[in-house]
Amino acid sequence: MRVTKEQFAENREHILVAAGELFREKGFDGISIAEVMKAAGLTHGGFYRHFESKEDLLSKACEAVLEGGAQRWAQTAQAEPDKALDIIAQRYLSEAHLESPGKGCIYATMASDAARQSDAIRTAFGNGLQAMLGVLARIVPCRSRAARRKRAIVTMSQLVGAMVLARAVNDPVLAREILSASANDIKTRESD
Amino acid sequence: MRVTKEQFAENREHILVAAGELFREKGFDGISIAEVMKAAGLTHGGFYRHFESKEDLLSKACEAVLEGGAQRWAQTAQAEPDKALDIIAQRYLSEAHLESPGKGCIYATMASDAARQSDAIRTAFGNGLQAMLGVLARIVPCRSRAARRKRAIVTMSQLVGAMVLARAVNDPVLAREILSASANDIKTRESD
DNA sequence: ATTATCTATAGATCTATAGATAATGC
DNA sequence: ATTATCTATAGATCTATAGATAATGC
Repeated sequence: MRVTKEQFAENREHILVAAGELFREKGFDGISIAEVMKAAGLTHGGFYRHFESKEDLLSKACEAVLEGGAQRWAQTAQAEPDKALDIIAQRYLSEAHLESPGKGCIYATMASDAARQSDAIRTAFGNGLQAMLGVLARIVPCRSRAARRKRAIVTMSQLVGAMVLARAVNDPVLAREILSASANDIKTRESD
Repeated sequence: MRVTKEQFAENREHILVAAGELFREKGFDGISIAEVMKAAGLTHGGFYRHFESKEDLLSKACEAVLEGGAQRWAQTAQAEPDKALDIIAQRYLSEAHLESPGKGCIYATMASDAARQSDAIRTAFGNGLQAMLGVLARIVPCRSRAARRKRAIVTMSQLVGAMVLARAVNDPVLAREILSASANDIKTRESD
């Protein structure tokens, strides 16, 4: 039953990926360790060789997701410096993102969970947010450093708020209206 | 042990108020029926004379909170038509609101919970949101009907997103920066 | 020998219900 | 007689752990 070091590391990675997706889909309390382990192809009891507790898993899974999110934005910003803001906003506010919370932005799915969690998790959310704001500040159409920082914060709030609201309502017409109004606003808003 | 009709109605109201506050603070899974009933000054077992299930309570509590929120905005809009947007934004993005999620906007605390709940609850969130967007559309500085609707959606997203992000991070400086950047943006943004 | 995984379960907690109690309201 | 509340608990679920198993890696 014992596995190689490499397999052990791979299993840990599978647990983290499964947890990252399931926590975003169902929330911290909406998913059990047994379900995460099953999704990772392992049994419940083996969990504690990998993580200290469920909260430890949440913390590590959030860190991994947060890192991935900021990196993806940074890549887009580097590859397409001029169109980056439009690309990011359109992708963020897409119907595909609306319908796949498990693979989407962790702030839109778990920020209100995070507010109730430990300092370690909230620190990770803070650091991740700073990284994403750093990317946005570079691609936002404002002149001064202060204006770019401010616009980055406003844009990030708008993206997260729009997705959170669109997902909370049952009416697909309203959901799409929220997403397109926000995307259009970010696209057409003048520099500052 | 039986109480009067009036006391029964009052008890139901106490349960709803306690639930509305506790669900916003701790999330749907973060609070038990026993805890809600204790906060309402009653025992656990009596709950089921008032509500069918925990989910039924969530639904009714959300509806009550949603109604209260829209009404409060409508009052402000009527009392101070010109300064209403500034007043609402400043109040929404205040430190007092940041620190009392249990008494605050339900979209900032429970929208990601709502996304995982029943159609009935998501319909209530949709109706409540339409009501609040209706108020915002009347007080937002835009000319055409379409522009006012769009700005209302963008403003609401910005408010909710800013509060959600500010609460998710552990760094009070960053939290305050998010709130003040958004408040300033709403206050100074030109008409459309 | 060590250790990653498995099966099994202890202990805690939570929803929902059963049955008793006692006050209301016809 | 009805019924709102209370005490008590059944049944389900979940976290964390114990002990067995079997393969790795020194």
